[in-house]
Amino acid sequence: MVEVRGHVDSVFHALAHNARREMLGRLAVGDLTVGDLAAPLTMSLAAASKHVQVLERAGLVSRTVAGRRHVCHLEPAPLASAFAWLRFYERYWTERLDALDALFRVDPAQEKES
Amino acid sequence: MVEVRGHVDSVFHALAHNARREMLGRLAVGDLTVGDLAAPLTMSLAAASKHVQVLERAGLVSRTVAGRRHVCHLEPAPLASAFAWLRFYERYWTERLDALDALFRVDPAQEKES
DNA sequence: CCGATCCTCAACCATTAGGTTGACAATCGG
DNA sequence: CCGATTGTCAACCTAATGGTTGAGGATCGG
Repeated sequence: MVEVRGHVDSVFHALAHNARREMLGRLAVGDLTVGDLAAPLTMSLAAASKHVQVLERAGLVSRTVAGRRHVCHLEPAPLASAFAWLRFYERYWTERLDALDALFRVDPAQEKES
Repeated sequence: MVEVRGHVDSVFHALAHNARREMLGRLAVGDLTVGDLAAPLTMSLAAASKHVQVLERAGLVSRTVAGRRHVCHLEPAPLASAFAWLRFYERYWTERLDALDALFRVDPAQEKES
């Protein structure tokens, strides 16, 4: 857990584009070639290829060159890092929900918040 | 849950910079002014102010103008959205761990892969 | 009222992002 | 060997990022 600084950057950046998130979603179902990944997208193959490279540099996708086609495979480990980072804040949004819940359960007359 | 398309983009993009993640981390402890948030960073106040604006546009931070200072408050709800998006993939990295576990349990003599 | 403080805004700059097109390397199917 | 398929690469464009500086608007402390 050392080289996290720039790594987390690249993972979140990779997730910050709908086309790339969609790619990940389809790779979750099964391995796909670059062409397969590009097909449903409204952009050129070269553009989609760049998106795959972004995912690759973030460690979210690995590639196996099989003849003339490049088969992409989901590499979920970096997602776990991002998940872990967000997990720290889980307490804050659940607290928010708890506070909301408390508003409905607590007698307003007893309210003595800090 | 409708306007998710560009919203998730902006949240992940906001998280894709260490300075902004650090800001969120310190806001988790308590509300801070823009100057407080800028102080530990190696950049100008104006630059830090822009980062705060990015967090604000992503809905991660709200601002209360108190006199001449702008007090920032952590707004964790969008983090929950990002967390929920990642949660879908949790199954894949835990599966990976299960597969690894299986490797250690299987008799190596039965290994028949290439 | 006056100076210091807090912060935004505008202008500017360099780099990256995201997209296009065209050329080409490599492979597969005959 | 030849043509079609698959994908990258290079060049180019526009727009967005991330940073700087300088100016100035409010506001607070006397």
